[in-house]
Amino acid sequence: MENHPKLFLASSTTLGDAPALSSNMTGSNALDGVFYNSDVPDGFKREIRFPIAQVNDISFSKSVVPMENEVKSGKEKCAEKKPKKPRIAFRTRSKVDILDDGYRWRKYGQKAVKNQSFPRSYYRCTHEGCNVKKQVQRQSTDEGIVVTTYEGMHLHPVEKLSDNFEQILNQMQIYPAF
DNA sequence: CGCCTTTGACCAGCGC
DNA sequence: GCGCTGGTCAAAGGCG
Repeated sequence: MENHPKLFLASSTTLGDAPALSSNMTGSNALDGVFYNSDVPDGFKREIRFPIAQVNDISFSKSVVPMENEVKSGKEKCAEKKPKKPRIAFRTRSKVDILDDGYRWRKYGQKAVKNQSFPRSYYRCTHEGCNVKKQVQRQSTDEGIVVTTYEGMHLHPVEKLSDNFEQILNQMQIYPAF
C-alpha cells in the first residue's frame, strides 16, 4: 500500500430519523449527500466510523440494505443461511482507492463489474473475530470518485489513529443530527 | 517467515 | 432450466 492520506471521519450516528445531511465539512466542497438510515439496525445506531481519504468531496450515498429484503418467494431459509447485513455506502472524491480508516483490511477478491470501467475490490477486516467487509470501486462516470461500501460493524477499537482524525471528528460533531 | 495481493475457479441468487 | 452476475475461496507468488 502506498502512503495514503489518513483522514478519519467519525460520526456518532444517532441514526434516528434525521436522514438528511447537507453541510460543509471541508470548507468549500464537502458533504452534499443524503444519508438514508431508515432501516438501520441498532448496531449502526451507535457509532460508525467513516473513513475518507483526501476529503475534497464526500457524499454519503444510500445503500443501507435491510435484511428483510431477503424474503423472496418462499425462500426464507436463505435469510437464515445468509442473512444480508445492512450496508452503508458512501462516495469520496479521492485519488487513492484504499481509504485508510485505521483498521487493517485484507483483500480477498476483485471482480469486474458489469457496466463499470473499474473493478470492484473486496476487503475483509483482519481483526480476529471481526467479519466486517467492505467493497471499494471507482465510479464509472467519474473515476475521481471512490465508492466504498461497508458491511457489518467493527466491535473492536481502531488499530491506528492519525492526527487528522480528531480534526475531522470535531468537524463532524458539529452536526448532531448525524 | 508472516502477511498481503493477485487471480482464476467455484458457488449461489436472480431474471428470462 | 439456463446463463449471467456478484460474492467468496484458495493457491500461488511477492514483499518487508
